[in-house]
Order: sequence, then C-alpha cells, then structure tokens
Amino acid sequence: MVPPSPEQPGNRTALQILKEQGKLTSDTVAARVGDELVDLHSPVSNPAMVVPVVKSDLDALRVIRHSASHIMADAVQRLFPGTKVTFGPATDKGFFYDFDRPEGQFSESDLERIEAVMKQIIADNIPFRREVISKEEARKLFEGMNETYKVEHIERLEGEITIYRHGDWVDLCAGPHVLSTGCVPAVKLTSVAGAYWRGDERNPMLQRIYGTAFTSDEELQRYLDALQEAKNRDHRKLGRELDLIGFHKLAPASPFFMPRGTQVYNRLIEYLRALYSEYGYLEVISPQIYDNELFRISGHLPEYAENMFAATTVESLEESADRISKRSDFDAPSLQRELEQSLRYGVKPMNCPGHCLMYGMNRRSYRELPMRMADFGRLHRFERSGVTQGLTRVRTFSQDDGHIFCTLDQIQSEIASFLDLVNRVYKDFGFSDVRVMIATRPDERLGSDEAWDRAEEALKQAVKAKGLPFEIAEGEGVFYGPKIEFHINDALGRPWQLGTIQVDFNLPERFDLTYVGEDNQHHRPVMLHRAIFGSVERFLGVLIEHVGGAFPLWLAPEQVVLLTVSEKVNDYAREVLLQLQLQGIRAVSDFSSDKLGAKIRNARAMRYPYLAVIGQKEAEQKGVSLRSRDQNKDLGFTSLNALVDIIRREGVPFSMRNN
RNA sequence: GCCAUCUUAGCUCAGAGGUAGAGCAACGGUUUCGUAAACCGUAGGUCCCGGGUUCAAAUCCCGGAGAUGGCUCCA
Repeated sequence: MVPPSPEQPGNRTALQILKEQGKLTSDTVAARVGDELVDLHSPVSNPAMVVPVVKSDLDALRVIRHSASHIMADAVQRLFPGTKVTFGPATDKGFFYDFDRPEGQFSESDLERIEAVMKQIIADNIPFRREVISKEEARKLFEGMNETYKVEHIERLEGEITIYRHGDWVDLCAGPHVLSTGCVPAVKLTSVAGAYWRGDERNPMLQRIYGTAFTSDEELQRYLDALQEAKNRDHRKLGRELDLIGFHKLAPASPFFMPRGTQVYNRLIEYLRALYSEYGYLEVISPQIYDNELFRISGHLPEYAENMFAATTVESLEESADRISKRSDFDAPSLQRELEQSLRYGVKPMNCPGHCLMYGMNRRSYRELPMRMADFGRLHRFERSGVTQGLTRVRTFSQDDGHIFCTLDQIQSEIASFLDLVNRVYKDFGFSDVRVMIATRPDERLGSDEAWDRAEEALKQAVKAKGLPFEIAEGEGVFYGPKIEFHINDALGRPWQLGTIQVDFNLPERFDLTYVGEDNQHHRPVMLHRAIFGSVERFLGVLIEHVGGAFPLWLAPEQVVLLTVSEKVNDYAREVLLQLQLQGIRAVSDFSSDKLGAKIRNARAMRYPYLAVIGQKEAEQKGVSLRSRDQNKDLGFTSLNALVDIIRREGVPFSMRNN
C-alpha cells in the first residue's frame, strides 16, 4: 500500500494527521470526521476530530466496495468503449454499477474478462484522488466525455460537486474512496441484471453488473461458501428432494403439496389451532368467490384490481354477448362497462372483507368484544410473472389470518396478548433474534389524528410493556392505520418479515360496522389485522431453509424409520412397526435388500429424525438400536417403551411441553 | 410486466446441423449383509411448445410458455 501524497496546498490529509497522531494502522481504510466519512488522501480542516476507520469497521467495507465499483466501471469502459456510466453504489452485500451499453447486454463470459481487467487495475495500484469542482466545470467535463446520465444528474445536485479520479478514469462521486486501487483486497463479479435508470420502469433499461468485495480472500471465500450453503438449503431444491412440494407449468406460481408436505402444512395449522383456543380466537370459514360489489365496498376495486383474479360464469358471459349482439351502436366505453358487468365475481385476495360481512350479520354488543376471528382460507393474488418465487411468492396461499374487532380502548391489551403469542410461536420454531418494527402514520391516510395518536400510542405502550426493543419506521404505516411488523433472521442470518398486526380504521367505516355500547348507543369498532406466519406457504419455505429440511420431531412427516439388517428379522420389524403405529408414532420402514449402510444413507438423506436399526440382536432382546439424526450417532440399544417415551416427549413443541 | 440466463430420461447433468448419452432413482434377478452407496440386467426421450431456414433441426432464426437471478440501496 503506497499512499500517494496529494500536493494540495492548505490543509493536511487525514492520512498525515493520523500518522502524526500515531493512530495509523496498516488496516486503516478511511477516516471519520464527526459523522462524516472521508478519504485518507484528502485534506481535512479540523485535525483534532479525525478518527481512523479500520477494516473490521462496517463502513470500511462500504468504502472498499464503492471503490471496487469504480474499478469495475473503469474496466468495463476499457473493454467496451462507448458504454456510458450511471450509478454505482456499494450495497449491503457488495456493489453494482449500472451501464448504458449501446451494443446490448453483458454476458456471463464478459464478467470474467471484466474481472481480469479489474485485477490488473488493482495490481497497478493507481491512487484515487478527490477533486472539488464547480457545477459548470462538472457539466463541461462530463459533456466532453459524453456521459449524458452524469450530466443529467449534475443538474439535480446542489452545492459542492466532487469527482474522483484514479489514473485517467474519472467519475462524478461523493466518495469516499480507498487510497489506491491496490487497497481493494478481494473482489468478485457475481451477476448481470437489467435495472431501470433511477429504478423507474418508465426509464430506459440499463445493464447492471453485481459484484462484491471483501477485506481478504478468506472473507470473500466465506461469503461464497455461505451463498453455496443457501443454495443447498433452497426450499425449492429440498422441497423436491424430500418430496414435500412440486410445481407444474399448468399452474404457474402455485405450489402443489405432496403428501409429505401436506403433513407438515397441516401440522403447522394444527399447532396454531391449539394456540388459538388458548388465546381466545374463534375459527371461521368464509367463501372463496364474491360478487364484485363486496370488493367495491372494501375498496379492493379498483385499487387492488390488478392483483385480483376475476371470475365469471358462462351464463353471465352469454348474457353480455346477447346484449352486445342486439345493439349495433356499442362504443368503446359501453363495451368496457359490459365487460366489467360480465365479470361479475372476484376471487378473494384477502379474508377481511368477508369477515366484515360476518361481523355485520348480527347486531353486536360491547360484551362480544374483542371478537377474534381466525381464518385459514385460501387466497389468490395475481403476482406478476417476474416476481414469483418458490413458496415465498406465490399466487395461491393461505394465511394464518385473523381479525380482531374491538374498541379503541382494547387495542393495547390485544396487542400485548398478540405479542405473547408471536414470541411463543417464533421460539417454538427456533427463530431467535426477533425484531419489532412500529410503522407510523403516512402522509396520505384515513381517520382522525386523534384516533392515530391513540392507536400509535397503544402500539408503543404494548411493546414497551413487554420490554421488547423496537424500531420506529416513521411514515411507513398503511393508509388505514399503524402497524407492527415482526422480522426474524433464519439460521443463515437472512432476514424475513413474518408476522404483523395492523390497526384498521377504514374497513369498519366502509362496512358501517357497529356495536351497541354500555350506553345503548351505536359505536364504531376498530379492526386489527394480524398474522404470525404471514402466508403459511412462505413460512414453510422459510422454515425448510431454516432447518435445512430437518424438521423437528413434532413437525416431521415421519418420526422414526425402521431399518432391518437382513430379511431374517422382517417379521419382528413388522411387529415393531405395528406397535409404534398403534401408539400414535409416525413410523415407516425400509425392508429392502439394501445393506445397512445404504439404508442409513438413504434415511439420512430423507432427514428422518430417528433411525431404528433392527438385527438379530434387537429381535432377541425386543428392542431397536437407535440412531439420532441430529446427533448423527448410534445411541445404542433402546427398548420399545423407551423409544415411545423419547418420541412422545420430543414430539411436542417446546412451549407445550409439561416439564 | 421489463432485462439477462436457462429448459435434454423421475432427479442431477453431459453432448451437438447428420437422427440421443452418463450417474442416481425405477423395474427384474442374484446377494441376507451390523451404522453414510453390494452386484448383474431391463426399461425409460415429441431434446419445453409452435412456426421458419435447410437435403437434413434437439442443435440455427422468430414467436410463445415455464423457471432462475435481478429490477430497494441512489453521484
């Protein structure tokens, strides 16, 4: 690392200052002055406040990655003259740079070439240099280079404009950067993708190249290994290998649950049902298809129409055709109206409108509140083809949906109770590290400020009362009310939003829902939307990846598999199988003529929690030789009673165990 | 929807303008075996679909479907 020494007059550089103060270490990447990140090679005005930013610092990684993106853009323009640069920031996992390349796209093999040139630029160890210029100079500079996107962006900038050079290459950039290109220790280009200029789909499509950079080759390798591990745990891969789920092109983005997957799915729902009876929910079943009038009342039409499946009948279509054929003067608008009329029904994308109808079917008393309605009804949403993904983004799914009708005063205690429930559930699935996010009123909203004040305060108070740390997402609430979101990290540290609870002032209003209060007057209830899993499909997908396909004993499709050493013990093994099944244990068997080693290998691939080996010895002593999946070792001879005890004890979620 | 990539046996993948390959799985047989793969054999294909170019297309071109990675990070 040979630092350049800028010959600028006046202030000394952060590098010089740190060196004088004896704070400069070999892993210093940049510096911080107050809150501001600065280059090592640029002059700073107040030396007393300069602090080094070292490699282990998260900010250091961003600086390195941002510099890597410049190096990449340089390499791209060397290899593909005429390509224009746009934006190239560091991201959480690496960096990207968006290019406008007239000849078209970059291919995967281009990435290798670009990477090779990048490595050369890094080896050349070219110093980065920051310059402050006027808007006019900047405009002239980038116009001269025909960098039209940069020129466009300059017009949006105010105040000081900075550019960064390394060698001949220059970019409009806020910085900061590392000392020189040699200070990017490990870099790798990962993928190409299309991206719109400024992220707006009305703008031209640019070519985005993704890459990542780390402070060492070891760190980079660890990241690549983690990517590989994520690939191995991918629920689409495991879902097929373990015969849990399937997809077919005749039902795009709609999962099929194979028998084994259905077992897990149903067990998830049974588990919640058990909790619901404890937490005072009443389960309901509501229709799938409604007259569109419902969705007009709820506001889903026209707002949500593009995500809904329309439904109709032949009768309705024939009536429309009839009317059209009888009139010759149909113009476009009336045809449009006719079409809408013929599509009389809609498939529900949410349960709430139906639940509002159910609430309104009886006169409600304050004594009935809070009324907690749960529904595992199937929902259909039309997701655009590019956004669907495995189980995590599908077109048909069910939610562990629930709606609580209550008074404003009851919100806080309802939230408190829900927080208990959510935490208990996540703990049972081994999700630690739950983060709570409170989203407050957006600019465009429904309901009085007073109601918002009370609702937001109720959310905060309830969370505080539980002693839970939380973050506020200012203005991120939905238009109809504030909400709490629950985010978890899975076993690979990836974040997921699962549960939520949302206050809704809107729907009770639209459906004119009321209850009779103590005062014998009609009052408007508040509605809470809440879910713990979110979509059951998505939750299962996350869970599969979290446990790597190895479901806990209480969820596993099979709890134990019997493996015979030879045919000679098949009779005894059959008897054991029957005994276990009679005791309610989910037991299966492998009586094939494979050798024991192969049977164990196959059984492990299927992630059976327990393997029970049965040979001559076990048949004589009336037991099995038990092997645990999670410990991956032989636990020795186990009697049948002991086996049943083990499975019964472990076959229950943590929070429902007696001891 | 848009950009890129992909689609060959149930699965994982190789191949390639001259007519289809492997491993695993399946099926049949031999073996009866003690803690992560016994052996032999059989069968399995509209090379995603439709059109075009060609003497010849699974391969090249066009269109479509489905899938995969992106389309939030802001000079």
